[in-house]
Order: sequence, then C-alpha cells, then structure tokens
Amino acid sequence: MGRALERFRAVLHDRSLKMSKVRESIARTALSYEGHFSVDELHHLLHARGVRDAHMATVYRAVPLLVDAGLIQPALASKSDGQRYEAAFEREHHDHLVCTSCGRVVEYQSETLEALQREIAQRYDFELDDHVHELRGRCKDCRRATSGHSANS
Amino acid sequence: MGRALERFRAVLHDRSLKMSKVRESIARTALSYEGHFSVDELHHLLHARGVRDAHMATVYRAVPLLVDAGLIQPALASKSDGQRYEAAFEREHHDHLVCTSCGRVVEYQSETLEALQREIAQRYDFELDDHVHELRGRCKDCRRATSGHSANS
DNA sequence: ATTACTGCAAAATATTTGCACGTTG
DNA sequence: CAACGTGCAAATATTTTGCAGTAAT
Repeated sequence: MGRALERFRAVLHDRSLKMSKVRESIARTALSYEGHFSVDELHHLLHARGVRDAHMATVYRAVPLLVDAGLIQPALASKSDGQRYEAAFEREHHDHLVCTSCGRVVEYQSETLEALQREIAQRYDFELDDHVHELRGRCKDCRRATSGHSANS
Repeated sequence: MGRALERFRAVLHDRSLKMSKVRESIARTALSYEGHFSVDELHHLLHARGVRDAHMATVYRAVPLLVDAGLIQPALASKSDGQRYEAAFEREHHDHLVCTSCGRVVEYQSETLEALQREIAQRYDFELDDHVHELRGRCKDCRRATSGHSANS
C-alpha cells in the first residue's frame, strides 16, 4: 500500500499534479477494494468509509490517474453497464472467466496464452501493449441447476 | 443475404414479432456494412441510403434482434465510446488486433487460441459459450513514425 | 504566491421508454 | 382486427466540464 501511494505520488509529480487528501482516500479505497468495482461503487464505498466529501466528479477525475499509475486497471469488458476496475498494483496479471448465469468471476493465468498472444501480434507486425481477454460460459453449479438460471449472487 | 433475412424472419416469428420494411432495411444495411459500426453510424448509413425514416430509437430496438439472430455481433470491446458491431452471418469466427496509435483493426484467427480457451474453461469446470479477445498494440507504420502518434485515419 | 483540486450544477453522450398512430400477419 | 412496429419527445444513465472558492507545493 505504501509503495502504491509512492508510485501514485511519483506519477502525479511527473505531470505537475498534486497529491491531496481526497485523492489519497480514493487511491486507498480503490486499492483495498475486493473484486471488481464501478466508479459509482467506489464512490459508495468511500462514502461508507466516512469520506463524505469525495464527489462523484472527483472520483471520475481520479480514476484515469490511478489507471495510469498502475494502481488499478479496467476489468470485465463484457459487462454492458459502466466500465469496471480492479486493484492492480503488484498483482500478477490475470484474465477472467465469467459465468453468464450467476455472474461469478474466476481469475486465471496462462503463460501459454500470453505467449500465444505475443506470437499472434508478431505475426501481424504489431508491438503488443495490452489485451482484453474474457471467457464467458456457465459454471458447474449453474449447469447443475438443469436448464435455466441459477440463484443470483 | 437471402439466407440471413430468412433467419431473421424465423427468429422474429419464433417470438411472435413481425418483419417490417424498416427492419428489413436495417438488417440489409447492417449485413452489408464494411467494418465495425456504432448504432449511430448504422443509422447514418441508413439515412444516406435513402431510408430517411428509420429513427435512431428504431435502430436501437432492432440491434439486439439482429444480434440474437446472429446477423451481427458486438465487436471492439476496448473502445471507450459506444458499443460497436460487425456483420457476423456465415462469417468465420475471428478476433481483433487494434492499433492504439492509428486505430487500424486487423482480424485474425487462431485455432490454437480457440483450443487453449476451451482448455482453460474446462480446467475451471465452465462450459464455454463465448469470449472476448482483443490484442492492443502499435502497428508497423505507427512504430516507424518514431516516437509519438501517427497520422490519424 | 502560484497552480492545481474540489464541489456543485449544468452540459454532453448514449440509450431507453411511453404514447398515439401506422403497419403487419 | 388484433398485436406489433414506428416516430417522436421525454426520461435515464453515465461521464464530462465550467466555475468560483480551497488546498497543496
């Protein structure tokens, strides 16, 4: 956590931006958020933690900075509602498996997949920066619940 | 094209919905759209083709039907603006490589990747339905243009 | 001191919905 | 002719921005 805030501070400094109490609260809250959050949910949690003043607009303004500093990253591209994020600082890279029935999210890592992606990019003469990868299907429990939908959440 | 419209008609029929002139125009235009379009762009093309009455709201209402019928599919998840779609009827599956500098999109296919995805899903006991996969990087031309950004479009 | 940050309200975007009338099966 | 589709305008939802005052370097 300390190192993350240092990094955030450094990125801000490089751009002649300033650290502030509100920004620090936003950073701490985002870093400690369990799971995948929308801007609105992050704002809610801030509020719940007593940071009563951290206006939505301010959270919206902070999020891209947190992304640029590598403290958080976008996640769950296939969600149709707003963009979601997850803590990313000093966490290993992973992608997501999402159950289309109950919404459960499983994280996985595959070095084979990473290597294959690099290979594909190379084949087309691209220098790979980044990727979005999300597998969607039905988890064991939801399949067991015969045909339709399982208990939600 | 004929088969696609038949399929669309069948899907509508199954749900006690009706085919209409406007819906048919939307379907034809979407199917023949070259590349990746937003709902707004699809609406523009319709207008340009003389379908002066195919209100935005109507296009929005038609798009999910076209997706369900398999005539189009969502594409380019990493775009931050609105969702984009592409024609999908009787086209082979592919994923996208996007240049983060000039926006160029290259489509690729990889059976190895498909197989690996199935394997990963299986490892977590998911029945794979679908996936989102997008590689993001800089294309040869944009890298050549030394450091920064290349000519846009 | 200078320059950035914040809350607030208003604006911009993207998408959805209610309704009265027109069209399809 | 009964049920659905359409245009239109208004409503939502989400994210962005201008501004005047506050805080950070």
